[in-house]
Amino acid sequence: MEKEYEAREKLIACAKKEFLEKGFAKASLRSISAAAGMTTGAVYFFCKDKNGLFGAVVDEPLNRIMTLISAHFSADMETDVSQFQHHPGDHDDFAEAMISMLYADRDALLILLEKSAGSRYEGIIDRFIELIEQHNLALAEKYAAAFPGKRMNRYMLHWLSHVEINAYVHLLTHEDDPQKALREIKPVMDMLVEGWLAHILEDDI
Amino acid sequence: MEKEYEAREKLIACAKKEFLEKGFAKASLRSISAAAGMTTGAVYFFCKDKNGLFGAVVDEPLNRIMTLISAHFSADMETDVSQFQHHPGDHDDFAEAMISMLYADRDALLILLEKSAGSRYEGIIDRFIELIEQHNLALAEKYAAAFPGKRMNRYMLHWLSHVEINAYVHLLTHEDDPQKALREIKPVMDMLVEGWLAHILEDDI
Amino acid sequence: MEKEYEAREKLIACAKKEFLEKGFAKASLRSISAAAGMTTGAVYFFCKDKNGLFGAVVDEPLNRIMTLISAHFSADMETDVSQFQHHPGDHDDFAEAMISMLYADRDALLILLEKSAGSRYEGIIDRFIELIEQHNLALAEKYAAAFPGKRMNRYMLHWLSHVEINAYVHLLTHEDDPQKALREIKPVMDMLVEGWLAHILEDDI
Amino acid sequence: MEKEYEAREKLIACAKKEFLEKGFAKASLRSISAAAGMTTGAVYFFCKDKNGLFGAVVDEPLNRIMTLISAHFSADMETDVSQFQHHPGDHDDFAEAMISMLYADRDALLILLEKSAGSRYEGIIDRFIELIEQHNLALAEKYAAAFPGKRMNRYMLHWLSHVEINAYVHLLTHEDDPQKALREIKPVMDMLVEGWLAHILEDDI
DNA sequence: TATGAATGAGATTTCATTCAT
DNA sequence: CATGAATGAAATCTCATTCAT
Repeated sequence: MEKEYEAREKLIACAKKEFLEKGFAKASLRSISAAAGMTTGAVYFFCKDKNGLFGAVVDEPLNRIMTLISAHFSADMETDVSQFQHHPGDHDDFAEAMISMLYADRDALLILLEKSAGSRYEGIIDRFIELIEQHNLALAEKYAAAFPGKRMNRYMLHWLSHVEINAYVHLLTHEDDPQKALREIKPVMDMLVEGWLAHILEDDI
Repeated sequence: MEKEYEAREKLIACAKKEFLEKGFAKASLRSISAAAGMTTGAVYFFCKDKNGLFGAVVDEPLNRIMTLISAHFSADMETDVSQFQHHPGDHDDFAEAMISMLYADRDALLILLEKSAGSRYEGIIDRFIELIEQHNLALAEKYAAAFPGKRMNRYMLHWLSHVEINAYVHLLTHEDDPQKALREIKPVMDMLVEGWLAHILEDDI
Repeated sequence: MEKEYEAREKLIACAKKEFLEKGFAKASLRSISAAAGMTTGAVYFFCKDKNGLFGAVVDEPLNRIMTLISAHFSADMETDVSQFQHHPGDHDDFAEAMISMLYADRDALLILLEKSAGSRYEGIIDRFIELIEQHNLALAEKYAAAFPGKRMNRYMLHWLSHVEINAYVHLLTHEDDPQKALREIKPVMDMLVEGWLAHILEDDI
Repeated sequence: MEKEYEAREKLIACAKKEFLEKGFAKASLRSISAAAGMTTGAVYFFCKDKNGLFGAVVDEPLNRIMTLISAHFSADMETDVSQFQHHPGDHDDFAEAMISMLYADRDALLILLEKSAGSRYEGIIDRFIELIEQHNLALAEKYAAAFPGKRMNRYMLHWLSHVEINAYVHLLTHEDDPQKALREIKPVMDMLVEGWLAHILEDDI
């Protein structure tokens, strides 16, 4: 049973390696299966097709991240945000959870975020951004209500959501050490919050 | 002779369309040449190979942008930055020049920045970022010199360079109208400068 | 033991469904066994190979039909056909028996007759036709003996045998209700007998 | 230019041979192209795909037959059929034209009619039958109008259309010599007309 | 009795590139 | 200047079949 188990594990490990190096589109099932010591046909015993193999690599980490983000948002919306004051470090807990999770499946997530072109997961990052944007929108609406004569800057809102996601992607791509990552993400998040407070509202003419 | 000229123009126009729709890797020379009313063989009269065709689409706009950025940096470094004060609008001229140039060759630049995977130009964006980063580094060193007991945050520097480039890419991708683009880039740039001033230096322990 | 029995039954039922939908060649053992809740390997416990599975679906009905036809022919040849007079309804008993049997195993027979391409049973219909043709030949020889100066039209004989079989196949394919089928086959058979009497002999030059 | 021309011709000739022997589904592009002395890739220069290659073999003959049948039907409907009398030989001209055309492209038509399973042309024979049936229906309606108290037998109409087509297919399959074919089709058609007149109407209860 | 794993050969299709003409 | 033909390699995927357990 160990052998069989190992074969599947090995296949997925080799797929992960190849996807990371070449991206979905240029990855070759032939070379993946050769590396895993099996025939291409055997791959189709373990998964439906190339997209299925990709899914076998990324699905679990993806689900974990999605769950974490949703949970955080639910909690976040319940807290009192009436003050809109920002103290550096407010988001530390979330950042810590995110980073710990991101680095737990670092390769799989890098593949998902940067090497999925051509796959069924292409554009997954946009779904992340949408998610964040919805949350940010709700927040901004509350905020705007407190400042008559001000109007929400929708473009800024979208761009900041974009940057927030990319901040994590950038980290994952450029920093190997999760400890350092945690230190580095803090000023980034602080800056985003400051920017948010300063620029999400503009004068209503 | 006009005919030849026209044929080349048409080829490049069709290539631009296909690259924009499918990206470099999935674009097919057969379908490009068919659209341009010629055979695949004919393509090899006009350019060396697939990468060459891609270059024919993006090289000129790329050079123009590179030149603009370099020129701006040369000028920027000569101005007195000893104050490091930021007044909103400081970067307006540059932003205006950038946006006007970006939108003049919008399709080609979108291709270069987002559809070059698999081509010789894959990762070109990193070269842009390097360029900006060098400039930002020089600036930051001057800045740091004025604040003993402070140390430059290298990660922040790199990330901010990244974000600066991506701000323009995001704009190009999401905003069709250059007039609106100009209005939207301003708070973005303001926020980046504020963030720069607030977070590029950190306490030296 | 019941379980085993059930498993086999289920396998054959699922095979029947798949063969009916896709035909022998396009049917997939994988999808059949999946539908039957077993692995492809298990199929090889129940039958030798793909052709064997096909046989498990069609053999019994095939034998029943073959037996019926043979029995009818033996009986038919013993009756006095010296008159060669045809009264509408002469063949009613046979037609009734045929139709009752055909509709008892309708799916299996449709598979055998129309979906066997690629299998060992491909062209089985020709064996039916041969069988009928032999019988018709014997009949025609008696008939011809009674008409000197006339000669049997061999092509007509073959074609009529062909049409006779196809009349039943057509019925099975186009008519769901065996009651209606019985009503519809009568004028068909009448017409065939009339045609037989009128055209099976031709002038001998 | 002859060479190029020859290559395409040879490809189609080899395809015709393979389709005739194995049928569409079991025919292999690999073995066709090998027989034609080219690589599989080259096949795709000459035609779109496997179905396209099949079309290159059968399209022209198919169109010719369709045109002939349509033309015949148009002419046939204009003649006075008020008498509904049948004289043997009435259909000789049409039969002659059909047979001459069928045997001119015999192999291609055999492929189309009997070896097209799995291709885009699968079931083409049903379209022929529909065509004939429409024509027969129009005829039968006129006929029925002349016999009050009688009702058209729709099943018989459909079956006779079926048999009419199959009479030609049977001929093409079983008789090599077009001269003999012409002689053999006559009593067949005579019998069909007689059957038509005798059985297409039934008592209206 | 049945499984799960794997094979190995085959299928069609796509593609950038080359080259004689 | 451009074509039409062809290559050759690679791609993904499917399948009946086998076999140790």
